[in-house]
Amino acid sequence: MTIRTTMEADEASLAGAVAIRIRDMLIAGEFEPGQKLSEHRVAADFAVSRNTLREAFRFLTSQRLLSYIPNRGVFVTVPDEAAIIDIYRVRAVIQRGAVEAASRGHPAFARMRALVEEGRELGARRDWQKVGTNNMEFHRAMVGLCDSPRLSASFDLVLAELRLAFGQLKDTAHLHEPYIDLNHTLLRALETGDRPASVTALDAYLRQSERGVLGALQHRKAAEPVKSPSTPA
Amino acid sequence: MTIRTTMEADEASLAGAVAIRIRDMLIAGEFEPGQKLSEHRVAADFAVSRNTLREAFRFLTSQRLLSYIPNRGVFVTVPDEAAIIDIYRVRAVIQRGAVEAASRGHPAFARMRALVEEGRELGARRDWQKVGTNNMEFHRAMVGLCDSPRLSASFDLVLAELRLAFGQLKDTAHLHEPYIDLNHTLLRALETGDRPASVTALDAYLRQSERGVLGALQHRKAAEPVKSPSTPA
DNA sequence: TAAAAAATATTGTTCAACAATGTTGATTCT
DNA sequence: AGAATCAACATTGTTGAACAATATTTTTTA
Repeated sequence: MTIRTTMEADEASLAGAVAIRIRDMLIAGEFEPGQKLSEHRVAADFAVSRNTLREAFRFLTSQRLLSYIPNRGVFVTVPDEAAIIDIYRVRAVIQRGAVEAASRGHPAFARMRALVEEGRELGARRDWQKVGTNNMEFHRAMVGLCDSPRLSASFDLVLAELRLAFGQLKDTAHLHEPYIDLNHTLLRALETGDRPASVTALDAYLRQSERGVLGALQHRKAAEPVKSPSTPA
Repeated sequence: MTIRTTMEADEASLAGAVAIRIRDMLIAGEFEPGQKLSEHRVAADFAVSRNTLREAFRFLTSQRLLSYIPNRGVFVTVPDEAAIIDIYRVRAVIQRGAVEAASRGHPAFARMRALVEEGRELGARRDWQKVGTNNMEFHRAMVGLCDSPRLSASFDLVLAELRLAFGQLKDTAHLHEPYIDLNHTLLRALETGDRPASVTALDAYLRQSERGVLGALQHRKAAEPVKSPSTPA
């Protein structure tokens, strides 16, 4: 009886489940950037029909994780510099909105606090993979301050895209390390209701994060030579 | 060779074309709120196969224009009060971002100016239908100040949802009339680079617009009695 | 009349087919 | 050899039929 507005791909249907599995693989970097996903092959791999797979493809295309070229097929999106810059523009706008919306004692703070704690531990254990996920979760929680399902959905979208980009990078090991402290600073500013300090902390985080991604983007895994278009994004 | 990142439903494929046609019908209010769309019937109406139609349905569901209940089918979304409030929250955040991003001599200003002019004429001719569309276009153009395809896409999404809500209302005739002047005021403030005045004008517009929609929402067309769930949004 | 059960309709998914478009490779011509 | 041509092949685009699983409606029964 659950109603699906489908911002979260519904795992109820096969197509939705497949979409989620492919999305997770994309985010985990298990495909080459720009790689073509053949309907026949992928359908066989996931043991679903082409029709069902095409529904999943359409969904992931609408999420910008896959790029679709009519009559040619579907390719793993390769976020380029412009995409990264745009994504951080979206983040700046939405997360500034979150700063504005932040109200004392908002439930999101508890979660953010917990995530900062967890982030510290993960950092101490040098589990950078999980630190990255933790970092994302922290900022997702922050957008929760807006109490807006639609803003959260939009944010999730660009975040997924960003994770796709991350999955295509190498040497992302320590990339997340500095954010543990930046997030803590940001949280403190938010909790004390200090708007200017919050904006400053947010901007610091976003600027450094964007610089990090753009820097790492230079040495990306190579895409298949000719099989995939140069800029399918 | 055109690459589809699919924020605009690609008219290239049949499914995309059908999705656009259905979306336009939804926005035009040609379906009852909450109406169930039978796969068999709609597929026959549009002369496409069920498989193709399902792709279109999935797309429109991801745009929140249709609501999907597993094993029960697809229904015309009925934006409720919470949805409207949320939509205006998104607008506030994004359009405030546009105010921040506004830079002297930005190309978007030309379009906004043209739209204000057109809006005046349409208002003089009392073509409220077109005044409504013109108003939407004005604010779309305003978001163009961000130069962010992703923000524009997110904005288009909530705008489509808002138009869906409008399509389900009656007596929306004069609803758009006051916005002609409010938009003009907003544009003047933006062009002169007066941020505070811009924010004030924006808030005035958003508040009045939201109030108007919420007010009209009270006397909505009735939805099919039991056929559709009470709150498929 | 209300509950139970059977009949019917709808969605979920697959499969096979074929047209249309793209890709590849061989052949030819310069 | 290198470029252009054209046939062979593979892939996507779309359909229609089929069948299982789930809802809905109708009929039967208590």
